Amino acid sequence: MSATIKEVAREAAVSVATVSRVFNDKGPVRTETRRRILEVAERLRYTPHGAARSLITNETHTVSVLLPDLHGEFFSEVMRGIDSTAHGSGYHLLVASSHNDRAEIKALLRAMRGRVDGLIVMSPDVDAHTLEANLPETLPILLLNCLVDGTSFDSINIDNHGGAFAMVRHLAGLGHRRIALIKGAAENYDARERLRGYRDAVTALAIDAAPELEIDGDFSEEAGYRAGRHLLALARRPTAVFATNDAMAIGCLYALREAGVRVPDDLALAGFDDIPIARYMTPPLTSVSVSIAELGARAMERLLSSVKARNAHQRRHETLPTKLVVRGSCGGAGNRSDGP
Amino acid sequence: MSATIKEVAREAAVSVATVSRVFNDKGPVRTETRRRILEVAERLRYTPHGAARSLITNETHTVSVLLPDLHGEFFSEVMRGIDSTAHGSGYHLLVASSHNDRAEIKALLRAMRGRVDGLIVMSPDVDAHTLEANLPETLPILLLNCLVDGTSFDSINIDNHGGAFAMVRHLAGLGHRRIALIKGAAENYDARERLRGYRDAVTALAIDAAPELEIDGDFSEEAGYRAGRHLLALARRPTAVFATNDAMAIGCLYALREAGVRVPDDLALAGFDDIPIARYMTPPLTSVSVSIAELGARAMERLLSSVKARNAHQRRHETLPTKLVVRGSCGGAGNRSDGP
DNA sequence: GCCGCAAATGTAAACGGTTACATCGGCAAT
DNA sequence: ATTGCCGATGTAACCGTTTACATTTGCGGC
Repeated sequence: MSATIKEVAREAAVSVATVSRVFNDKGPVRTETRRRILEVAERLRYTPHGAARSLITNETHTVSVLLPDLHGEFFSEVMRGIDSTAHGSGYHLLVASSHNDRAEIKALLRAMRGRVDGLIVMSPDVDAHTLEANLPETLPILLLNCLVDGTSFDSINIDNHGGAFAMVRHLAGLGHRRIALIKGAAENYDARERLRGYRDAVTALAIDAAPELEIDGDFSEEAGYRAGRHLLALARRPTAVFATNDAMAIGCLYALREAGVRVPDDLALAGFDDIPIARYMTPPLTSVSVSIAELGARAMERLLSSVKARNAHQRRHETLPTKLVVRGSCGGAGNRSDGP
Repeated sequence: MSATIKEVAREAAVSVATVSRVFNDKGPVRTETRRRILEVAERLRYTPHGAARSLITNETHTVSVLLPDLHGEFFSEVMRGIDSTAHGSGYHLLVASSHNDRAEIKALLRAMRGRVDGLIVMSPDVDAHTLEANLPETLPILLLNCLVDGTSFDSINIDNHGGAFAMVRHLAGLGHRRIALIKGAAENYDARERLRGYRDAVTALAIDAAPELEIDGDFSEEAGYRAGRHLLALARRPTAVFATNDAMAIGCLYALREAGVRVPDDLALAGFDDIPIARYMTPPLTSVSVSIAELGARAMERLLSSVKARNAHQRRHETLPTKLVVRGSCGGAGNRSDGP
């Protein structure tokens, strides 16, 4: 094992208290003493023991991120945002992906006690009740893209409904009257909201509404591919397809090319999320941009401020706006408005 | 704060030792006593305190992953692999991305003491010496895709050289004599090895070698795009381009389409890594597959076994094989051999 | 020379667990 | 009845820090 504070103290002929003071810049200590202690510490390769420290100070400088699953670019982007502000504030990151198993989630949450100062939850499948039941009530929590049933937790959501609505309006503006939607999983909150936006827009704009225009999916490329093939087989083929995330749009695009259907000439295609790779597709993908990294950064920011406030702050629900990014995949405007 | 073991003990009219025994399944305890303790614990919402526990047991059930940066699908895949075996073994994951700052890396490493049982390092920029100087010598470490200068750390690498060599051979087999390479950053170990593989193959196969065929890049889509434009302006245009990772291949593909150059008809294009999205490109990307998630899983597996062995095991260097995946982007064989 | 005060340092009690060791019954064998 | 043993439980030391409080030291003012 590494050297302990005691060994350093002994070697430097001081008490542990003084060593501790040096390492925490607390209380007065003579320059000469400080120098000697630091020198000894360096020689002994002393590093304070994290667990011991957090045991007494009751803070870990670590926050946990609970994620649904670790697929694709959306996740890596959001992590990048989270990491960047965590890192900037001297916080560490504990990641845990919940594999949707009730008991596992419970175990995970419980294991957090004494390990983290706060928690970002991005799993649509873990409900507020589970959280409350399995976590110390003093632990700051921020819900990211989760259904907020009331209530008692801070949250950040993106404007799924508004983004989807705007996209449908855009497509309708280009003349499309028959717009198919590739849905996400029914349990997924984001997916439900986007679906709601689509439906509301279809109604509001009085364009074609039909059950067969809503095609099942689950946010994976594979699902997008299947959906693409499915919609090509439709009796009355739509003139535009709105995939509720970019991964599915990409899969769908593949299916369309494979079938010799040209995008956007024969069929317009749009996505959601605006993952970094979207602009590099052929044609570049029109999408709903959500500044994923910023979303993560903002989440961490808010969480850290709750930590500082000892969780005794006013709870807030925030909705981040989305932005329509028009590229080539829908035809009409700017075929290369936002290329590399 | 949450309830402590003492409160549970008092409430259940037993000693803390007995409570501890119940929670660790150690030593004999009467069924009736166990039941009572568990009931009280549940009522008080007791959860063992992580820090306190690791302080005495000297294990944290956490391993740290040091990453270079969190961009793109490669990392999300490797993390997925790492997480899946960590999770399966009841370990938690602390992630840290090193922003290439020497002092920061040092601070990061030091902060690990008492927080983790092992470390996976994937930063090509942190050298073995830095690690040795800033970490307890008893901490198991596994180097992932790093230059292994000797020596004293376990490591896993992918067969960058072999993979690149095979790709060039494949392209040459399709008749190409003039193959451009889009390089990665000079400091990056993977990048250097892939370059070496390319050069060796070019020499071995006696095909065109020229400095202008080696184009600068940095593994980002953006760099691939620039490289694409660059190579299109070359006096003697190559007939094939080998991007040393998929992200650059995708950027390059975009540049080519933009310029009206057809792939693979006018120019063959290949990538490296075989990220999940590669097969959904148009045309599907021929690439060197490295089972990224498996790489991560294997790394965690080996690390955990070192942890179990208390780091007193034989050090090993392992090289994971790569596999050529032929899709449409190079013409010739299987235009859709591995589609969705 | 003594007092008081501030600066520098030491002492020891936490923090919340684990675990070696001690204690205490109860029961079978003698 | 005594012995020995084992299962069930309690006691207390320890893990490596931080920090409130006590103690020492040095120094200026009287």
